[in-house]
Amino acid sequence: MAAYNAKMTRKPATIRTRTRPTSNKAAPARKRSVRGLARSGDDAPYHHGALRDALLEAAERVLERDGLAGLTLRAVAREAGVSHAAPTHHFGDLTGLVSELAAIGFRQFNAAMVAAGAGGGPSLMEKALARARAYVAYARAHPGMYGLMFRTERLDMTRPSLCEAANASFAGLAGAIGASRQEQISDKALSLQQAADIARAWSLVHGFTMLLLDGRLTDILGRLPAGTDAEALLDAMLKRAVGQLPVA
Amino acid sequence: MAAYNAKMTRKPATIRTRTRPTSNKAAPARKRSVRGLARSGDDAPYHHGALRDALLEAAERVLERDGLAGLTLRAVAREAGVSHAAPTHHFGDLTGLVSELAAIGFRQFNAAMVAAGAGGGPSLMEKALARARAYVAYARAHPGMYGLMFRTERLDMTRPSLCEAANASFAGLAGAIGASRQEQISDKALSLQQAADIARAWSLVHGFTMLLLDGRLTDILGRLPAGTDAEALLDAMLKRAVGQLPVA
DNA sequence: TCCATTATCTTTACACCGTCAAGATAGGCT
DNA sequence: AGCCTATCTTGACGGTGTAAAGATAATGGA
Repeated sequence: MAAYNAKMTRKPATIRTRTRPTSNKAAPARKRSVRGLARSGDDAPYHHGALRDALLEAAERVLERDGLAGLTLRAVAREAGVSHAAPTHHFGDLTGLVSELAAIGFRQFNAAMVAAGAGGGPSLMEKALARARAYVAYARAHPGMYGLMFRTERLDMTRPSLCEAANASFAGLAGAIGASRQEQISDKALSLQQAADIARAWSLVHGFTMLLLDGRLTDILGRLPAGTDAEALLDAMLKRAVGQLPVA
Repeated sequence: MAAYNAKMTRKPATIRTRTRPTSNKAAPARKRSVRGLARSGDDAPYHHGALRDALLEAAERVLERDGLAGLTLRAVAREAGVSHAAPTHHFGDLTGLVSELAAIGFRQFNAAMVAAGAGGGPSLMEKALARARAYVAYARAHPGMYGLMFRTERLDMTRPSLCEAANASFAGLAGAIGASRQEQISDKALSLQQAADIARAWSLVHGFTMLLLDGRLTDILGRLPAGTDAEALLDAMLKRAVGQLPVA
């Protein structure tokens, strides 16, 4: 949408005066207010200044607007107002950009979880339930992001930022399970019972989330008594699942 | 014969590690023996005769060989030995082909489940556990197919064949849950408890499957006591989950 | 029997995609 | 001042889905 694109439509292409090629008449979403580095004018300098962050913000916008299928390298570049090859220098790859975006998602996700755990309730079990509710709530609020975070084929898990954020998420889950059993979860070894409890909690809430986001639960939800929605179903499910746990 | 294909295959392919892993080098498996309509010779007649089925078989082969990312309309046409636009007439769309393939997957999946339920064990609970094990085993044996079946964004759930096969799968699950509770599951209405039990079982096993296929459980599996693998973890998880159910 | 119609398959073309290579520009350094 | 490097643009290539038009076989009616 920006200057480079407008230049495609006009033939001469001899003008290299990048400093002021167009008046940027419509200026749809150019923003460019990210850092103090931005020029006083509203034009598009050759060097962006904070393109990396701008690209990530643009990617998040594209993801929320057009979904996972629309999250394209070129679409992100278009949204950020730069050329289609600009992201390459900062992320190397589509996988790179997408992985950094997923890392951001994991950090948001983790923040939502610890907030829910902090304000959950007096008992450890209530805190765990609050975390589970926050888990599903985040995924419903950001379905594209959640799908991205758990769509491994599009991610590069060896990226430090992503790996760290995802591990933090897992550590939070394991810690919450351990706390609800009043045990300490070791970083090194796990008993089969501990592992089974962690995997059970995660599988339950992740599976519910995926089925819900993929529309696989509409049949069930449609046959429920009136007034009960997905949240009520989740609550009933969780209460059923924690029924036999030792502590309450 | 297949001039369009010979034209495509001539390429050095020095880089390109991603799109073409290993195949398409010797004898693209022309087969062409499907019906008596095939010519006596091994050449390629203009009219295939049974292209629809051949395309579905080719698609399944491509999916198992190259995964979901390689399941491309053109790749399927290549594998079947026809032009890239041939599938359009039979499936209309990539979504159409993929949906028909997913329907086949659901039918295989359902067959595996009823077989597991039939030979599961004497008690209803053991039958249900056998079904759960068969569920995960199918997904591990056909990860691409399972991913396709639950990747709603690539499917058209309004297709009768797919919708029917997916509904049969759900009905089998609901019936098994109902049987283990010695209740009858109605087609029309569900109590919150019934719905919660169905959603819980499905979420648990689907979530475990997805996490396992996406490599999200490797951390847990790596910290398990020696000799315990994913199946042992699943078993421990299931035993934990059914601990509080009324009937055994 | 023969021809017209229809279904099937191929060819061609277009827009979009990711990625690479080469050129242009700006900021920073000595 | 002059070079250097990072950043961004341009252009190209092969890949993809899909639509339109052409080619070919099968079918059905005279």
